[in-house]
Amino acid sequence: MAYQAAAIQGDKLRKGPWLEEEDQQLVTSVKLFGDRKWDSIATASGLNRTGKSCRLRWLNYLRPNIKRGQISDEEEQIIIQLHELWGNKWANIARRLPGRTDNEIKNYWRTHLRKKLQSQEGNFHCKVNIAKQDFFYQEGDTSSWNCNMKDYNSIENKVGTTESSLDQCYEPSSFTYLNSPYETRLYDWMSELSGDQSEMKIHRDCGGFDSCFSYQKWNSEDGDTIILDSLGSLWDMN
DNA sequence: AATTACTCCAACCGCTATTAC
DNA sequence: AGTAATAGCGGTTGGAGTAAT
Repeated sequence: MAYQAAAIQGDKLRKGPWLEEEDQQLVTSVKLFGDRKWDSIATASGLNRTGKSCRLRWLNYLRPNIKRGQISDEEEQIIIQLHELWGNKWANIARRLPGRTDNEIKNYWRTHLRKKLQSQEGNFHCKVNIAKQDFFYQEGDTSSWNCNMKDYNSIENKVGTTESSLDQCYEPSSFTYLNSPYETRLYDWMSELSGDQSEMKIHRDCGGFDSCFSYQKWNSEDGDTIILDSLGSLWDMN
């Protein structure tokens, strides 16, 4: 591997926390070579680090416009809502929060939000993980889902593989995955966007079932189904 | 004051996707 | 078209700091 080759040259490969001096070296090198070609940067900079390590340090700490400090309430809400939508797609979520890194959001989720949500989900002891997203449903739900279904594949096995059956299952009317406070909030939020709750369903054709919803009547003028691929326009700050 | 338990976060690891040749 | 190199992503870990006992 080229990364290893770069690291092997000279002394032993350095790992662990970065020194200020290393940071400065890296910043200088990125200014010189750009923030691509990390292997070359690692070699040229004289840092005894892998390109991968340099890239990570740059993205998570050194690049301009990094926002440090407490995640605001507003940011927290966005994280929660986007996590409801996309699951653990930290990089996607981070793109909607300028200055925040995927690593930071991931850590924040694990240390703050997951716990918080779990305590609020107390009476939702069963959950279905659809394409890595956690959807909770109440005990006694009239739907026939079993508690130990863990992923999309098992769901697919359960309901069969036809698209129509899947679509049907994910419609709120037939599968009440919007029961918890957060699902409710998400639902409200989606409703605001779509203006028509009854038409919301997860769309199956968006790169593996996990990245978008579709809304009929999003644009009531033509009545077509509009696919919100990752809701890109909502938070695009660029 | 010393020890243990817990929290948080930076950094690493392994894997997949994309790009270059 | 096939292969290797590189970039990117998400999960996990280790250690520093803090709280609890």
